[in-house]
Amino acid sequence: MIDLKLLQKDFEGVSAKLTRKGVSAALLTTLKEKFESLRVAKQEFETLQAAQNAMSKEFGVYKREGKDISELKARVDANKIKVTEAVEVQRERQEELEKIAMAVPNMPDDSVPDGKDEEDNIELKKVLTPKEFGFTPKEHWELAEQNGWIDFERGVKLATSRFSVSFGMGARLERALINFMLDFNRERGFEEVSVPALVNRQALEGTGQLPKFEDDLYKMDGQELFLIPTAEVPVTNLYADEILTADELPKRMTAYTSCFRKEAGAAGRDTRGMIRQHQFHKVELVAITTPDTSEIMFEQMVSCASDILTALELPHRLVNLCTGDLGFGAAHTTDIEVWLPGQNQYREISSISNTREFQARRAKIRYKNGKKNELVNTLNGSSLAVGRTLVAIMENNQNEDGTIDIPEVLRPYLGM
RNA sequence: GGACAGCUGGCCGAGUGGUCGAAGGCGCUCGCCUGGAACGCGAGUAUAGGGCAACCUAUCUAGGGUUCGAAUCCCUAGCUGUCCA
Repeated sequence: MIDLKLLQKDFEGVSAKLTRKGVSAALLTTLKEKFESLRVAKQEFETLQAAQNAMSKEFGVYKREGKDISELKARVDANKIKVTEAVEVQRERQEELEKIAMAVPNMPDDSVPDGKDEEDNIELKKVLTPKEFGFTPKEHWELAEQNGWIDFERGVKLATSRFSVSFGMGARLERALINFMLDFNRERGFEEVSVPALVNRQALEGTGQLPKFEDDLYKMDGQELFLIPTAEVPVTNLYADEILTADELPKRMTAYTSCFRKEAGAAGRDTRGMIRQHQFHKVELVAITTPDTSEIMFEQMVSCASDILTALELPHRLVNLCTGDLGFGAAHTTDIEVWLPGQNQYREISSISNTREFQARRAKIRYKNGKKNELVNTLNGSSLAVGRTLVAIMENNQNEDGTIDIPEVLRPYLGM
């Protein structure tokens, strides 16, 4: 959530930043007014409540001393009506404010380039050069089917479209990748955690998926539980509502989970193959830091993900997301795109974001800075999306006859 | 699925309608003591919001109710434990 106090103190500044994310100044003005009117309502309530409390105390004294209470009772009853009204007003304003505030995205950092969509993202650097093929490289679904690694039809039979089944070496490679990535991250100082795949509404509000993006989440029938769209949700929320000590920070965690997305609004995109599935495997990095160290952590996380691809000998590039492509909660994001020779383009395989205080404010994750409690910074990033990594291996390591070379670093994981 | 018990501050634990934001202990912080430490002694030690100082408001799992007044009584939900199926 954005800082409403800051909005009030520096309306122009906040407004300028959020305008770049397409938030209208009119909405922010409304937000500011609602915040102010809530403050007034709170004050009114508190004044009345203070009077009520004082009279109630007096009441006790009267009783003990055996005095007549009828006059006091009349006063206290009259005041109570006002208190009840004030509570109602306050509640209404609180709800109105939250409804708007929770749907406002994070402020982008100044380093985020302006832009409409992924076309306007800025390439930061390329790592490894795509190799030349002496033949026309195939796309991954063709290779996957030819090698018997992935069965798209049977996935549809079991569930619905955008589900697939891995067989044999395809399935083993997925598992090898997961283990390799987790081990790699652990060696970089990220503690492995294993978390629930179902989370409640509060957790999703904490990280920003709710209330705005409910349409893209799978919800349990009749229960306030949702399948996680990313491990970022359970892992970040591990410390929701907590006050960490300074020496506990930074928290660095890595988790493997399945991720579930309805992909609402992605109709027609990547319908073939396993680029965009309703269920996919992902290894995630999450960090919780002090505000002054979050950028160092960010760089470490980007390196971690990039180095995994390098270890797998997969050419990739880093891109700085523009305002139009930036996610709801991110202050800035670096995407890692892997080269897919079959598609002849770079495709997203990892997304690393610093949300700064945005999630911390929603999830109430704080730390003790001396005497004061301050909000932490939270960061998250994929390292990596497993299915897409498998896709990249297939397309980059294919031979003319359709066979696929297994990357050196994965061989120990496959008993090779 | 059924029955019962419980959920209090970082932890343990007292508190059955007003003087309770909450005894006591542990832990932690600071000071004294010491060559140094333990022991001992003294002081402090929740969070949020508002005034931005005194102070005020809220919070004893959550939500609702009774009452002038609720940690304390009632209802609902969640969680934990025990027993039964």
